[in-house]
Parts: sequence; structure tokens; C-alpha cells
Amino acid sequence: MTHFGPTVRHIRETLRADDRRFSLRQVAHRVGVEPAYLSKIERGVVAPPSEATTVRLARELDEDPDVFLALAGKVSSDLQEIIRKRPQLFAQLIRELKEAPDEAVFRVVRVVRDGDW
Amino acid sequence: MTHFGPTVRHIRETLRADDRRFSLRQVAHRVGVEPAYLSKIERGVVAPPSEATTVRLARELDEDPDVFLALAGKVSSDLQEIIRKRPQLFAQLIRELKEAPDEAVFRVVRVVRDGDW
DNA sequence: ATGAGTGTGTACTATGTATGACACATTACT
DNA sequence: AGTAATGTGTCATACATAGTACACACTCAT
Repeated sequence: MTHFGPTVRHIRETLRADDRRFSLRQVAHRVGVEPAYLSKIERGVVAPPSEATTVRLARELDEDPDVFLALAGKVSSDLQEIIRKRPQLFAQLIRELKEAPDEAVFRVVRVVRDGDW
Repeated sequence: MTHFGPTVRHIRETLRADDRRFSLRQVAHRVGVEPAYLSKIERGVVAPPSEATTVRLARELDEDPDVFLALAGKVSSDLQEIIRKRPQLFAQLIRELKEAPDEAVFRVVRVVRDGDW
């Protein structure tokens, strides 16, 4: 959808600059997919991989899994599960925060984290 | 996954008690699917339908689409899109609220709604 | 008793998702 | 120069998703 493949490639090549262990083949091997497949992913020849593979790839490249999933057009299944347990409550909250500036959302996070519930 | 089919059947049959227009066939027709398919859905013979069909079904039965989607094991794509635009922020918020009691989440909703952002 | 309306079984299909396997040409070391 | 490692093209596949189409048997109101 967005830039998933090229972004992955860029990050990997940056890491590779000072560590030869970040060749496509070696990363593919550690992530547990075929090199040809990772090659296609990075060039956007195929759609981004499954959630599980995306997360392993993120970890391997030391990136935030939620960000990688977002780039891949997905939302972590554990977040989805939380929402599904109280759909009305979370739907309302998330839609309410749609237009709110980052700072406002973050303030809410802090309120919740430090709150006395 | 959960009770999607049987729940739909129960709701439809309740509506049907005082309105014959809520037969399986007629609802299927208005929703835009084959009767045989809706029959299988209600009995759980097949998985819940697509997001679009689930929402049309919810509307037809006068139920909350987000709740129906949750029963179907899904999360509305518009919510997912909101999350994907700021994955770290929303991931943090949602995980933080995972264990919070309903009242606490609702208080947050109110704070946001009435807030001066 | 009959014709309309009802729910369901069986069979089929089209498209998408998520990869694997292998061979090949190029480039990088030693 | 020769070997090792690298990225990629082509082909194939297994499974999931999201339904349609048709025929059949039953019920129910007229």
C-alpha cells in the first residue's frame, strides 16, 4: 500500500553499511523466509507479508512492530482483540481522537497511565 | 468465532415475531446475499461474512455495526485506518486501557469529547 | 389442495493470501 | 582466477475468503 517494501530495503541497507550480516539473504534466513520472497517484498513485487512475518522482520531490523504493521496496512491482532472485547467503548474513543493532535492523545495516555483506576 | 451466526438468527427471529418482513429470505434479499448463504451464516456453517456484508446486516437488523463486526471477529476498517496513521500513539493508549474498567474508559471518552483541544 | 413463501443441502467458483523451490547472472573476496 | 555470496526471475502451490446457483422439502394461508 504505502512504502513498506522500499522502507524495509532502506533500513536494511543502512544497517548493512556497518554490518555485513544484514544482507538480504542472511536477514531472510534469520527471519525464516526464502531470499527470493524477501527480495520481492522489498521491491513491492508482492504484498507485505503476514502479521507474524512482518513482526519478525521488524524485530530483526530493530524497528517498532506496530509501525511496521502500519506500513504493511495492518493493525496488530492483540490490539484488535482488545477492541473487540468492548467494541462500542473503543470505537467511540478512537473516533473521538481521530482529529486530535498528537499532544492531546499523548496527554490522554499519561492521564490513563498515572490515573488512579 | 464466537456466537455470530446464532446471535444474528436470534435477533432476526425476535424482529420477525411482529414483522413478517424479517424472514431469512427477505432479509437476505434486502442485504443483497443469497438466502442459502445467510442460512449458512446464521447456523455457523460458514465463517461470518465480509465487513461490508456484516455492516449491511447490522443496519438491516437495527444493531450497532461495531458490535456485529466484533462478534464476527473483526474491527471496522475505518478504526484500523485511524490507528495506522499513528500506530505508536494508539497502540500505547489501547494497551494501557486493556485492563481498565468500562467506567474508566468512558471517563476518558468524556474528557476527550469535552476537552478544549 | 394448491400455490406462495420458507429454510436448507449440495456443488461450484473466482479471487486473494502467503509463501516455497530452483536456477541464474552478477558481484565480492582470497 | 576461482570460489563464495548475493539479489532476482520464473513457476508452482496450498489454503482462505466470500460468495452464487439450483434444487428440494416443508409449511401455511386461502
